[in-house]
Amino acid sequence: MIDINILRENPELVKQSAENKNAKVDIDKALELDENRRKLIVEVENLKALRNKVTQEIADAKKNKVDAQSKIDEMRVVSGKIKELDSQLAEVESDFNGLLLQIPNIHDESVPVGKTENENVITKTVGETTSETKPDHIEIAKRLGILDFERGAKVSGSGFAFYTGKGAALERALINFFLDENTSRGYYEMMTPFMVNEESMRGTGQLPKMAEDMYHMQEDNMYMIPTAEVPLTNFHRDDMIPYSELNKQICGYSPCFRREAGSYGKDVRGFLRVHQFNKVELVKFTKPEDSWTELDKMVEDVENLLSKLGFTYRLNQLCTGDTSFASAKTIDLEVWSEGEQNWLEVSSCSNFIDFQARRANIRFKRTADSKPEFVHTLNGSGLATPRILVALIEKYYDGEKINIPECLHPYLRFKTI
RNA sequence: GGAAAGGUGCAGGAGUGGUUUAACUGGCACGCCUGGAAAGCGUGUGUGCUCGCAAGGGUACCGAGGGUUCGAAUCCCUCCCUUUCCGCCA
Repeated sequence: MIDINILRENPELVKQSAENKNAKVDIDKALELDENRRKLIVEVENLKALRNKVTQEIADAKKNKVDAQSKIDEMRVVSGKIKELDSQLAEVESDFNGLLLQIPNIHDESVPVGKTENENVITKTVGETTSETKPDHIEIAKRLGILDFERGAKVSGSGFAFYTGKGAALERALINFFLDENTSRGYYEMMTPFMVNEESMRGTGQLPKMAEDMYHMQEDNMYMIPTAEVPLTNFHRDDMIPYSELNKQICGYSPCFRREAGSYGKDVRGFLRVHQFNKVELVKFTKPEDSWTELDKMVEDVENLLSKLGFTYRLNQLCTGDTSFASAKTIDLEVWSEGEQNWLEVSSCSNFIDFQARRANIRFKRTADSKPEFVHTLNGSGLATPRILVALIEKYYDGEKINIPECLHPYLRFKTI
């Protein structure tokens, strides 16, 4: 949710930003509702002040055994009016809030303006791409017996897979490697619930927009998490984080569940898009003045993982049109897939500034008696395993076996598959 | 799934229709006292919205939402959550 004051003082900025992000939302209507809302508040609160005053007079009169009937009659009318105005106000307020929730975050000035992913900007490339054609991960995985898509489909449905034998061990090793690296760089590890309630989904912005993309259990009105970002960020929902704990960085492993409704046709083969995958998520809660340097540091943390795994990778600065609803700026990290002869997105690092914090009500105070302020939140994948596994299988396959990169050796009882 | 108890401010905890502007205790902050400290004494102590240049004012908030009433933490209804016991179960 954006700051109402920005909306009031600089509606043009909000409009321009929404347009740059390809969002359609009626800013003028929101302003009009806001004005209407404030008028009603003034009116109804004046009446409430009157009622409180006279109510006290009635109490005093009764105590002194003085007749107060005329005042009671008078207040009966006032109370009726209050009730009427309150319900009007509730309606205006709910319309206003509904509209406010649809306004996307204002993108940072540094984000290139563009409609589609074609206008994204590659800001850094590390390593060399290859042109030698290699078998793709599906082929290799089948040969070596480390992934089973057919049985995944039988047991669950398309978009689910079994990791088998050394494949399962490799997956486990990746997760542990990511967690150990990140915790050694100052992230505090957590294991979270994998199902969350509605308020949490609203807090991080999955609801109401992404409802279609999530697995929902109607019986209990709970959602399977699409990313650990949800529980990790909501950990501090409605909290006042002690100033001494900022900037706070946490990480957590979770499986991620995504319906991927309507995403057929692009990057869907094998492991490139699945309904359930494993990921280690990085989340930061920072002081507002630090969030941009913390974003750079987060990207470096992810680069560290990719470097240790020996990948060719690049940084992709998303343009406004490709930047998500809640994000002010997003940098994707992509690895080179030798089998696909293409770049695969493996991480997305975003600064949400105060947008999520405002929704989820996550604040801090600089001193005991200073005003509460919203923290800034950031998150990024560090890392999601499926595409890492794809790139790894392809890169380290020598035609016969996969030679496990050294950084994973401590986590495995074998060095080849 | 069955039963019971409970949900009040920073924490503990009182409070069953009108001096509750939420008692009291503790915590914390500031001040007094002191050579310094402790003890003691005094003062203060939340959040949202809103009006105001500001100082400051108004209003709402006792798990959530409704209702009754001139007036609700308090009475009524619905829901949520926590704890304990029983049942079932990894």
